[in-house]
Amino acid sequence: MGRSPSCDGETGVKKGPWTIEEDKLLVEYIKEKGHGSWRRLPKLAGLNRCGKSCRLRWTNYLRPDIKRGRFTDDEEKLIIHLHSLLGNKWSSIATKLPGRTDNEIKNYWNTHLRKKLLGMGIDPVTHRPRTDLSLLAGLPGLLAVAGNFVDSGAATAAWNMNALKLQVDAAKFQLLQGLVRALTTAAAPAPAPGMDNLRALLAVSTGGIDQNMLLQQCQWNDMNNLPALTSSAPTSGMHNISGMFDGFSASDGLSSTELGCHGGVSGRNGTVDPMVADDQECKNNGGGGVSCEETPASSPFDGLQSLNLIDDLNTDGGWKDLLEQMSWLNSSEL
DNA sequence: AACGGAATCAACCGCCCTCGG
DNA sequence: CCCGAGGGCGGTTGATTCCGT
Repeated sequence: MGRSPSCDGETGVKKGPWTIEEDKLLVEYIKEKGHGSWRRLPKLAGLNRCGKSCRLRWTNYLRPDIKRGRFTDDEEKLIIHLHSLLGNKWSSIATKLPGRTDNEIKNYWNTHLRKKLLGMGIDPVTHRPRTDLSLLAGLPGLLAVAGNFVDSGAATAAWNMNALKLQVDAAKFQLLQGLVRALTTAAAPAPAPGMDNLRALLAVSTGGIDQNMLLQQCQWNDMNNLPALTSSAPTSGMHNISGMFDGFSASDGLSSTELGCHGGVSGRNGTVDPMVADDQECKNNGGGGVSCEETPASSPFDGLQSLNLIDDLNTDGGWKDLLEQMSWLNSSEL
């Protein structure tokens, strides 16, 4: 079916900024006769514009009930609140702000509020605290308690050496997120003592771990509701490990979907963000026993493969080799 | 004063939905 | 029920303004 493009079949109509004279013609015509059919209006009003352009000019600028000027603090708060509930439904949001147009609200969001939220450490899409920077800050502590999973001394030393570099390296940053995620949601086939202690560590929030951010990321409601780190091999965690290695196998320029990380581009082309799916799993299962029934098709889960990978990592130097491959470490400096 | 980059926002684009013939 | 005109909507563009150097 497909509707013809805007103003097609109306060749020669003027585009671009409206002049005062055009505004006057449009306002006077609508005041006198109403807009009626927008398509016929331009001809009747003596305007060389397409009907759609007239409608936009009227609804977004010339309408007498439009409130102009700066948004008040209350309006800002209301927009942010409504956006958290409705998303980019600008017209719906606009109905709650008398005198403001959807276009004006949309522009204000994109130019001011979005940046404001980012500056406050809040993700403007999810309206949840950003997990990226705080999780990065807590990585050494997490690695330190991962016991058999990683050589904590080496990891911490590596961290100190590379912290600055990592902060500006987006691809590796995403890998870090995947690593943190895996370490905090996966159980090893035979749980390491360090993993058993993770709960205790989180409780006292040592090692620079941002406890709240970690809880946010996993959708754990409170410290008493942490998932048990048992040997029951939660498949969601295994899935994370598997997804993480999919990322490792690629060279630079890893995508967020490959890694299953928050903060990347997701949803625009209909892909499922695996991390979001996992978050949902956590939530649905009350943070307890985790199932993986809804593992996204974009990140195929191979439990056996994951187990083999973990076995490989737990052999001598496995994790160290991995980190070296990721070029985070220069082994000669350890 | 001149320039360039960033920020702003009016206007446009094109897809989608509704409704009437 | 089908089709297409009309209108609504969210995303994007680009001209203009602002601001720092």
